[in-house]
Amino acid sequence: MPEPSVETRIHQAMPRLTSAEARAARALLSDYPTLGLAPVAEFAGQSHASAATVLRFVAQLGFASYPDFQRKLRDELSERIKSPLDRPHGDAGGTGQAFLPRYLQRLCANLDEIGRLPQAEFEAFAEAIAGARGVHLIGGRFTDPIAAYMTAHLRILRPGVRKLEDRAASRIDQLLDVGPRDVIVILDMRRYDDELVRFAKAARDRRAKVLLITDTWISPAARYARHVLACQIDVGATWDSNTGLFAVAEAIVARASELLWDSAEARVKTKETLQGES
Amino acid sequence: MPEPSVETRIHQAMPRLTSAEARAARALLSDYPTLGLAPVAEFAGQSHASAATVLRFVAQLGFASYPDFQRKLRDELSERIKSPLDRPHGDAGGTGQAFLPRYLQRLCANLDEIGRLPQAEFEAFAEAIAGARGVHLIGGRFTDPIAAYMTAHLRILRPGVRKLEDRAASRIDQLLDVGPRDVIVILDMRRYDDELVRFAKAARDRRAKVLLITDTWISPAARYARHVLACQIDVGATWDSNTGLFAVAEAIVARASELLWDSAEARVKTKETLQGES
DNA sequence: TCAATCCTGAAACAGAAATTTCAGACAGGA
DNA sequence: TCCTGTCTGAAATTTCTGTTTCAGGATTGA
Repeated sequence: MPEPSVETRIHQAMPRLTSAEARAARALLSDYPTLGLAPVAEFAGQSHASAATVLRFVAQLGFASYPDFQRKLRDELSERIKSPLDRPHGDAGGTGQAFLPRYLQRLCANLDEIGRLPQAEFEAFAEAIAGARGVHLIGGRFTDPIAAYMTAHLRILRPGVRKLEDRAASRIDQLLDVGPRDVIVILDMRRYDDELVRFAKAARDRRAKVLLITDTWISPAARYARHVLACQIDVGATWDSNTGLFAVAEAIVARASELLWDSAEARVKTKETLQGES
Repeated sequence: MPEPSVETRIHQAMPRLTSAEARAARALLSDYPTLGLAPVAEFAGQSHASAATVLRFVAQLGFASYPDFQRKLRDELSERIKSPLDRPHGDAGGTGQAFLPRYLQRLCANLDEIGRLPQAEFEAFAEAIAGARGVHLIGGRFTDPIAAYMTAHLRILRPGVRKLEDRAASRIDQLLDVGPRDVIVILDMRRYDDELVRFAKAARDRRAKVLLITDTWISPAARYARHVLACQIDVGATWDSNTGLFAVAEAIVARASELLWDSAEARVKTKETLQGES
C-alpha cells in the first residue's frame, strides 16, 4: 500500500481537526500545495492562525515534523509535473500499438512540454527577426536543415535573409558585412559545435544581436546570445527528437509573419505574379 | 516592465554562470521548480555543488536572498496552478492564450491525424530504406531541408546514403548510377515541383524504387511511386505546417534504425571512436 | 454560576538554515 | 614555467525557523 497523498490525508483528518486547525487546512487546500511550501510563519499568517496551530495541524496529518511534511509535498509536486497530464504515453500507450502512432504520441507530449517556454523570450525572438536589418541563420550538423527551412520561409517575408554555410573554415568570413542592426540565429544542440560557439562570439563582437535555439542543456554559445530558447529534446527514448525544435522554428516564422504582415503581403503578391505559379 | 520569470532569468543568466553554477542551474531546470523549493543543502546535493555555489547562483539571478528566490518560485507556482493553463490538451484552443502554446496545440491535433496513416505503407517505407543498396533523397523548395535532415541521420545508420541536389538542371544526371536495387525518396508538397515529377519518372524508368512523401492532395509524382505517404499539412490556418512532415521523416528514420540495429550499432561505435567525441 | 477541560497563541528555546569567510585548486596568460 | 585572477567548497558565523512551553481564554456540562 503506497502512502496516501497529502490531500487525501487532509480530507481524512478533517473531522478530528479543531477549528483553528481546520482553518489552516482550508487555507492550504485553497492554495495547494504552494502554501505548504512556505515557512510556518507565512502559512500561519495566511490561515489567520498561529504558528503553533499550523504545527499541530501538520502533526495531525501524521508527519513527524514540518520539514518532513514539506518534503512530501515536494515529492508529490515533482511527480505531478514530470508526467505531462500523466497518461498519454504512460504504459497505457501499450507496446501493442503500431510504431508510428506511438512515436507521434511521444512527440505530442514533447510539444506540450515545449509550450511552456517563456513567452517573453519567444516573442522577443519573433520581434528581433521581424525588425532586424538583416537576418543570418546557421545551424549545426543535424540542425542545419532546420536553419535552411527557416531561411526559405523568411526570405518570402522580408529581404536581407541569408543562410550561412556550415563549413567550418569560412564561417568567420561570412560575418564581414554583419553589423549592429543585424540578427544572427544560431541552432546548436547537444554535442555542441565548437565552431558555432566561436562563431557566436565573433558575431557578438561585431555587435550583432545573437539569437540562440538550443536544447535544455544549453549550448555554451548562450554566453554570447541576447535571447535563448531552450527546447526539450529528450523524448524519453534512446534517440533525441528534433521535431520539437522544428515546431518552434515554424512557430517563430509564423509569428514573425504576423508581425510583418503589412509589408509581407505586398511582397508575397509580387512574388506570385513574377513566377506565375498555379 | 513585469518581472521576468525565474525560468527566463536562468536562461538570460546562463552565459554569466560559472561551471559549477551552471550545474546548479541545470539541476533546477531538470526538476523545476521543485528543487528550488528545497533547502539549500538538498539543492546543493542534487546539483553536485556546494551550498555556497547554489547561493551564488541564486544571487546571479538577481535575488537578494535564498528565501526571496523561494518566494518568487512559490508565487509563480500558485499562478501557474490557478490559471486554466492547467492544460486540457484537447481542442479548447482559447484565443486568449499565448501564441506558442496555441500553435503547438494545433500541431498536436495535426500529428494525431497523421498517426492514422496506413501502417503497412509506413512500414514498407522503413523497410525499403533499411534494405536498399543505395538511398537517394531529394526534396522541393521547402522540403529540401527535411530531406537533408533525413540524410544526415541515415548516413549514420548505413552506407550509400546520398542527398541529391535540388538544382533543376542537373537532377537527371544524378541518376546515372542509380539502379534497380536503389531507393529514391522524394518529398513534394503542394505547389508541386514539375522538376520533381519528371525526376520521379526518370527514376522509375531506371527501375529504382521510388518512395514519395507528399500532402493529402497527392503530388503527381505519385504516378511513378512504389509507396506513398500522404501527410496532413493543413492545420486550419492561413499557413501550412511542415512539422507533421518532419515528424514522419523522423519516425521513418527511427523505425529504420530499429530495423538496422545490429549493423548500425557497430557502425555508430566506430564513428564515435573515430571522432573521439565525449 | 462554577469548575473542568480543551484550544489557542505569545514568548522562550534549540536547532537548523542561510550567509560569509577564507584557503586551496584551477585555468589562462605571459 | 610561473604568475594572476577566478572559482570552489569546507568551516565559522549569523540569522531565522521550527518547536516547545505555558498562561489566558473559550467551551462545555453540571
